[in-house]
Amino acid sequence: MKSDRRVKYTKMVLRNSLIQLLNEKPFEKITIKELCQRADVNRGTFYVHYNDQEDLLQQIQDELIEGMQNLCEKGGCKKSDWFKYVRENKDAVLCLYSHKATKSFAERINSLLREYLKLSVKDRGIKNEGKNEILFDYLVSGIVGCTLHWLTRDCPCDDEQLICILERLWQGTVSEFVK
Amino acid sequence: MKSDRRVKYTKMVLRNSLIQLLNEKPFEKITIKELCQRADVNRGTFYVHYNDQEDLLQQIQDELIEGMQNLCEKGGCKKSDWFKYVRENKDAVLCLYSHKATKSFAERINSLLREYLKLSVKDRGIKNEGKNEILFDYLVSGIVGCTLHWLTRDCPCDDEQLICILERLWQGTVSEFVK
DNA sequence: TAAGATAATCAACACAGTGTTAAAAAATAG
DNA sequence: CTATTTTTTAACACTGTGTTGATTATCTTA
Repeated sequence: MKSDRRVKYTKMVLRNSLIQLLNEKPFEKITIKELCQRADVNRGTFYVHYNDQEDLLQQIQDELIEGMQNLCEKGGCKKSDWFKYVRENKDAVLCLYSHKATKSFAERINSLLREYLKLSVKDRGIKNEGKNEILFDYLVSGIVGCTLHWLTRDCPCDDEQLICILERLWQGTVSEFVK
Repeated sequence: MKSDRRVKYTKMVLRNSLIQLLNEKPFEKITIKELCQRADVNRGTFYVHYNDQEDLLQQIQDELIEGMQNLCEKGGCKKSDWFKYVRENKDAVLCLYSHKATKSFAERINSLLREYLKLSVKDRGIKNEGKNEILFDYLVSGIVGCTLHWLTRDCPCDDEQLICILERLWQGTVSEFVK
């Protein structure tokens, strides 16, 4: 009733085509016309499901975020699951993260991590106060920056090693901060 | 011979119009037509100086980077001058940093800072080795992230305070790392 | 300040992509 | 199989693009 095979197929090929095109050229230069040609979908059909390229990208983003949130809820945010998920969706993550138009992606990831970090350190004398915000800016930016660079370089070390060194870095930062 | 007042004027109003428009809408939605209307410059004239919107943005970027490099060379990169410059060019910096198409901006800033940090710590046992790259990823991302957030929030504290806390944070990270 | 050089404007052009229609064809669910 | 839903097709007006040649305005410098 709510999911016709044809609709599923159309949305799938359009999503794949966009990600594929994003690896070839910047988002700004991707036209709806070529997107549909690549997907072998009629241009009119595109407008049935999406308003424009950005709308499509937004839906891809929403699915990714949802996947991450599910990981965080179930099993209390296992780090290894999280990095695995990110690595497996590398192309989409990199595209989305550095894309201004759908800027909310970076912000949503950042705030997910920020909340996690705040929880992690609340028993170490780091209260949720305004003057500590900059510490979290620093931690979040540092961890995300390292992760993105790791993805960009095609994951030169395995997940566990990355997690280990990141943990050492941010725990170290916090230790110094409370001195 | 190489600088006609008319050219200077045209380029100036086009630059200003772009920055102004970037504060109203995303880059992708800015047309050459409206850019020229805003600047009161004939559309044909735009094409004499630039290929497209991105070309214009690139030139704005190049000037900003050049200004930063000049600051670093003269007077050995005074931090206060640097943050002052960034703050005074806030609008352009924020636009450029989070814009993918001219993605080199973020990378150029990052590598400027990375080189500076490497120089700063070379007498502390942190060698320029591959295994230390992630430390610099972390430092650079953290410092830049804090600075951008500071700019976004309209500089809630003055330059010196920001410099002071950032210095404490990254020096702390390094101390922990060498342990 | 006058003359020649250079730059900006104007109007027109073919062309690309957009967003929307209505009717025909194809695929699906029950 | 049949009624329903989706996709395709072809056409439409519209907006922005990139380029042109002729005209007007402004600048440089002698």
